[in-house]
Amino acid sequence: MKARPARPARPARRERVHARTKEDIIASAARVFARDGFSGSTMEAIAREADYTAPALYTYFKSKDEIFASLVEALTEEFLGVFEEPTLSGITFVQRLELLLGLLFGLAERRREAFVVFFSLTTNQDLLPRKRGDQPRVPGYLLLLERTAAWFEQFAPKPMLARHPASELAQFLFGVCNAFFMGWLSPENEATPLAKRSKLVLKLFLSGAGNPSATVVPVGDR
Amino acid sequence: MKARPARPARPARRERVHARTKEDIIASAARVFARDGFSGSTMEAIAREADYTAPALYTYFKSKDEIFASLVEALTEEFLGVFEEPTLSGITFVQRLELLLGLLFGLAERRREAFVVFFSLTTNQDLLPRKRGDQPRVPGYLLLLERTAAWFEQFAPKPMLARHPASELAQFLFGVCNAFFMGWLSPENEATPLAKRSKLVLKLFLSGAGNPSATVVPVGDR
Amino acid sequence: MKARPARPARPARRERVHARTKEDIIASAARVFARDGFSGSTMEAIAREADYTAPALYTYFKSKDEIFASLVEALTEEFLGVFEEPTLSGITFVQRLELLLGLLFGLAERRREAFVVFFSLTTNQDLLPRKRGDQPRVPGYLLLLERTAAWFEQFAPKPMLARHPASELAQFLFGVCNAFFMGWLSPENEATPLAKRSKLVLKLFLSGAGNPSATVVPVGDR
Amino acid sequence: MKARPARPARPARRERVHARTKEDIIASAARVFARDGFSGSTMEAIAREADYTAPALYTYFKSKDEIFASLVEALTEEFLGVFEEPTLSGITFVQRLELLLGLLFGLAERRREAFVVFFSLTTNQDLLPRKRGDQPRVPGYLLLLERTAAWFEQFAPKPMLARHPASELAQFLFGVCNAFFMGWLSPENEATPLAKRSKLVLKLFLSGAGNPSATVVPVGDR
DNA sequence: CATGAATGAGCATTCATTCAT
DNA sequence: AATGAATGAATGCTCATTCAT
Repeated sequence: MKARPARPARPARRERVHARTKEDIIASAARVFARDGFSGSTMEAIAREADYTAPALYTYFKSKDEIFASLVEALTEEFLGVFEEPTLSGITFVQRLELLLGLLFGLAERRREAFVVFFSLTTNQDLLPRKRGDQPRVPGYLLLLERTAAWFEQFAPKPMLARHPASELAQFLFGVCNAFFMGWLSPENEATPLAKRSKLVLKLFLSGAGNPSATVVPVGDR
Repeated sequence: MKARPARPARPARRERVHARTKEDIIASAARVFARDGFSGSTMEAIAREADYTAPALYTYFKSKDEIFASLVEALTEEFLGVFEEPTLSGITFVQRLELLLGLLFGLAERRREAFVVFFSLTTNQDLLPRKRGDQPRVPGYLLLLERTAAWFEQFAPKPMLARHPASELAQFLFGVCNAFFMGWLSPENEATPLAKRSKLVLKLFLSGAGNPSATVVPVGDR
Repeated sequence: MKARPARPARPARRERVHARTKEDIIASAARVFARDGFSGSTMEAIAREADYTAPALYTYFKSKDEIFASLVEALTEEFLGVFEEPTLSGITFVQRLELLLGLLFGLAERRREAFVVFFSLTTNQDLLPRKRGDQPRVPGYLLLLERTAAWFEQFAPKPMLARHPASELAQFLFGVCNAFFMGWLSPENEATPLAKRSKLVLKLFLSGAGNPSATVVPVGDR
Repeated sequence: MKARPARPARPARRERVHARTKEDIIASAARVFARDGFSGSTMEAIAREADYTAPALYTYFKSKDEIFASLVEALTEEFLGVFEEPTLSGITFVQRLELLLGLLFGLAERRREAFVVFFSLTTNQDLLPRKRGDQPRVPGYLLLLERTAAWFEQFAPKPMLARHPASELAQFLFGVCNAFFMGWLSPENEATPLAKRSKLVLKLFLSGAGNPSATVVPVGDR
């Protein structure tokens, strides 16, 4: 028997394939969860979406809950990654915000279904797997909101922060994004590229719909 | 059966009681659906919330789907009702908008759980009962969006409409509202009265977070 | 509307019927468990035996485990009941033992399948529902053994106790019974009435198979 | 493929290794079957016990059933082997019985888990793999019982056989053994060497617990 | 030989719904 | 009108077994 160096590379390949399959399954799960919600999604549906049979999923995940948890974790990581871009110097806040929105919208474009899941974590608890009656966990969404608030704290110009606390700015920004995501997510608008709306969101965030009192109409607000 | 003078009033009372019970059940269902989603909600859970047993619900509704449909219908009606207020004359657009927001926020306050359900119809399909694979129905939410767009078409000042199509204004307004609803819906903020934020929403809608470049302030980011 | 005393009797009847059904199910379960063991028994098989569908069982028991636990509990109670017979005075130990065996054999006759389950608790852990790897619970069987030992302690004549500790006597008695139960339990011997063997067991317990050294053959045991 | 002188010894070694592995697996299976019963034992559990993965077992056995069958067969063979000892002449029946019990108890000591399985074949059908509803096969245990009866037929002294048919003697002997095996099998008694009880079994078998009436002792129960 | 991956069959359990009372 | 009981149709998950590597 000839001596041969141990083959440490081979198990690595196996692992890579395994990890890749897990990602595939998570991606399929994202589509199904987005379509049917957590309770509404069956292992069989997720499996079918990934071209497997239901029991095969158990080779990769311990349970339906674990699939969902993995999905949320992956999403959170990706979204938070948007904020970890190298901090450019010498650019204005508006440019920086534009950049952020670009990245965010790009991500949404690539991860369409995942996005639905993620944003659903906001309003709707059903996507969260939990024994009925349990306390809801902190949704990944809140993390994102907090991270955005921190971002504003760091980069927003003083006068803006003077008028609005960072958390409020974050909430507002999310609201505006959300509104257009929704439009984009609805089936009929599927074709419209999300990125084009980035500019619009930026403008609305900064200046609103346009204050009529600033234009002509005299307004009697107290 | 002994003869008895016809009492036309009696059946009416019965009907009233019956109708009242239906409303109770719908209200209970709203809480459960908001907490657990459509698939995640069981008839037994809805019944328990309304202090009944599951089979009792079938006296009032044909199915779980019908309960949900009734809930959506009731909500839609209530929300659309906000727009049916007598059209005051001689008030500015901003005053009118303020009025609308006031009514909307008031409704949200009263119908907290229902609100969650309603807004979830936006992003999340799980709340919609449908045989898997069916086309999703037009959610009641879209109706509301359309109605709001129509409202803008009718009342928004020309310059505003020139810059933004009515549907875009509606979407924007909803996004802003949504953002603050969400904050309000999350458990920890439960105490904050929604109405107070009405003013904030109005301001952000009209003027945004404040354009730094427009306000001449030099951006002071590192 | 004429006054009428509250009907406290009705729920009582319901409860009786309910309790009766539980007993029926436990009896059916005993047959199935005896035939196929715990893991080998399916809810569907138990249900079929009791002329129900599997989900119906969940109206009466929370789980398969609970059915089994109820069965063991009921059995233990019945068996221990044998020892609670009124203590007659003025009878010899042998008469008393004969009485005990009679009751025990009678019970075995009436509860044939349950008996198998009960005695299986001795050697075989599979009948015990437990997550694999868990510590086995104290089987009801050991309780019975202990009770029997206590009985010997109380009633056995001094010389017998001097030669054998009570626990040893109990174990011996059980062994002898067991041997004949087994024969009786095996399919081909089904017809032989167990009670007739009671006398034989008594004799073997007291005097053994007959010591050849006591008869003629000289034996060289040290 | 290059020609090579035939090495008739090699395949033999392979076979030996193969056979040895089979034995290892059967021994592991015995432990698992004893602990969890047939239905309760998974291929994975058996494999883990033998430090393999489940599919590896299929290299050695066609199925779970075959593993079990092999186990029972091996056990039966070993137990029957006890009776195949060279028939010594010139010893008394009691000596011969003592010898037999010694061998039997020694085997039980060495094959503890297997023993549980074997004796469970008596009462409990779950250890028997069979399609539900099938007729149970004749358990290996019955073979042993028959062999023992034959042994009594051959060696028991006439007066003993006159009082008890050989099959009854066999049953009685087994009962007594069983009783003390059980005590020995229960976890707390694990330390007690089984062999020491051999003498006790012998005595009880021959003379019973001691007939109070025969020993003239007046029964002193209250 | 041994293993990871994959699957068909099955199983405990849940749930919307029906029905007799 | 309301409920306990019952059930058919899932649904998450397990497991013996096969197969490519």
